[in-house]
Amino acid sequence: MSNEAIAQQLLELADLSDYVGDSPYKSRAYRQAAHTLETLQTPIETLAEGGAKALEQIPGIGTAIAEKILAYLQTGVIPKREQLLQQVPQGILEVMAVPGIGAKTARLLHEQLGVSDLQSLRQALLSGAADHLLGSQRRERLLRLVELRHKSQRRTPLGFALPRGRELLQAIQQLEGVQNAVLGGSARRMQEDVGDLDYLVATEQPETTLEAFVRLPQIADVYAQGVRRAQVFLSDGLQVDVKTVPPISWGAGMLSITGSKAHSIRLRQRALERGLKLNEYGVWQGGTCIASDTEEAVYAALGLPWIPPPLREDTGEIEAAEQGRLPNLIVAVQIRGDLQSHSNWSDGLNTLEEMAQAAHALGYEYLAVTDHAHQLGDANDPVEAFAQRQRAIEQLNERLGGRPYLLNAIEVNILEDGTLLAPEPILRAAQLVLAGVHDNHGMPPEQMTQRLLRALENPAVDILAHPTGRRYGKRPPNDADWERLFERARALDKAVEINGYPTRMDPPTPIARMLVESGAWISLGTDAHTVRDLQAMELAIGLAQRAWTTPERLLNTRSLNELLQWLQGRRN
DNA sequence: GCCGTTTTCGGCCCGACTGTTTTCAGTCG
Repeated sequence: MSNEAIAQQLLELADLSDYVGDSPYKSRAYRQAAHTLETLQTPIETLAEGGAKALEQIPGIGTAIAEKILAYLQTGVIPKREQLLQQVPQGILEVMAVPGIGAKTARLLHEQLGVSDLQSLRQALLSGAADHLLGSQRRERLLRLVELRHKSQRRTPLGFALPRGRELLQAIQQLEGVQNAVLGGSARRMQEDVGDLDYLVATEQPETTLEAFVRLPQIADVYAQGVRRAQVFLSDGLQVDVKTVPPISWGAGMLSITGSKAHSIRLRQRALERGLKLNEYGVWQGGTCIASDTEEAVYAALGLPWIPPPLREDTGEIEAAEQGRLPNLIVAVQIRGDLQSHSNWSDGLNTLEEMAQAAHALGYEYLAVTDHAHQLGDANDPVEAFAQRQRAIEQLNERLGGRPYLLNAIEVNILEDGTLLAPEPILRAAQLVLAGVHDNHGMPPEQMTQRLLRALENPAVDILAHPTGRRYGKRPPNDADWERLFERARALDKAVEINGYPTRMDPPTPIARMLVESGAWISLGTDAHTVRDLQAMELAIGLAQRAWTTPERLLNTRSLNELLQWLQGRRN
């Protein structure tokens, strides 16, 4: 899918456009189009088949951007971006990526001091050459940020950001004057990865509270601190923003801190259309505040029902809310079991019993133990090892009274040609078979599609696991014709997994949403390799919510009997 | 550069923080 690549190019084009001094509305249009592309379910290639006219149907994309998209698809570049790159210093985009350096400052630094990249920026700051341009305070600030910026370029996967965010939240809740505090931003929206941590604090003494906040031991550097907001960095470069509101403005503040930006802008425009104004303190009619204390009240003042945070991306949720067709999203209490986990029979660290007890503690009816078929036991005789594991599972189920019931399941590798890396006897005997790609990633899309289709069509397979194979920091999602694959899964009455393992979070939101729209069965799995990993169900649920998943087609909401029937149906 | 049951031209979300600005530009989220 080129959507991501084109979005990236448009974002760079926006920076370049700002640098050369084009209208700020132009760069805003580029950025908006980039965001639209990132959240679009359909591959842009598909839409581009209808030519420029089809692309112009997408909101925020007009004749000029449509043309740029087509040019990119044909040549791999956007001519306008190439042209601007010729006109600007080579490393200017990385200079503009330093917090506090925008287009104007970057240009000033280049024209006066020849700053053209991070290296020369650091030089200019260290040598004192920039002092007369920036003043000494700004110089100090930028110097620190140039270093920090290096550490924090990457976004943090939600699974790592959430525990850290909650830990810091506890510290914030203890601060003087804090009446209420929440972790908002992309973390509250359960986005697969987050760029920073955003907090909202309700307090009557914002300055006192912020003063205490910036002195927390976790805070390495203060970027900005005022009477209502503070912006700081942790020692590893992770950015943290804290916004305060008076307690009466809690709801409006929550909306503001949660975003997304696109969702917020739509709400503010909606307020304007109704002769109102929305800001982080409330909904205003003239000088009068007509709603502010809860999110529900603020949405209601705008004529909308409350919208769950994972949906707040301006990808149709406002229209759905308006028409009373918001999805009835799944919630944690509806989840009756985890459909992917590993024990020490393959590469997991815990025993079957430990996994079972942990699943019981989570209130599950069942747990699918999906040890890798080719890694069972010492892998010399996987069929025998599988038989042994089966006996162990049966005994455990008997001893624990089926609370939870362990499914004698298996995960098998999908080989390059779409066949499965598992002996027939195991495929026949397993109660549940997950198939997933574990090597030869990055095949051309059509080949990958054929590979996955063949696996899906194998009668032994019940669930297609972690469909795109993405791993944070390791490899991007594989490309394939997901629409076709999910449609096939639906026709075959099979399931596709939404995987909550912190470094997987697979498939990414836009593809997960295609999955939901396809009507295929969906299966949530943590891919747990330790008892602790079972906690990742929260992440899987969050991703499923972002994809608009309702309980009806979610396997994990089925009772054990229903699940076994579903599996048995295919085996007969 | 996009967009339009008020407009095909003239708008485009809103507020906070920094610095040296004595009234505001630049930057950010």
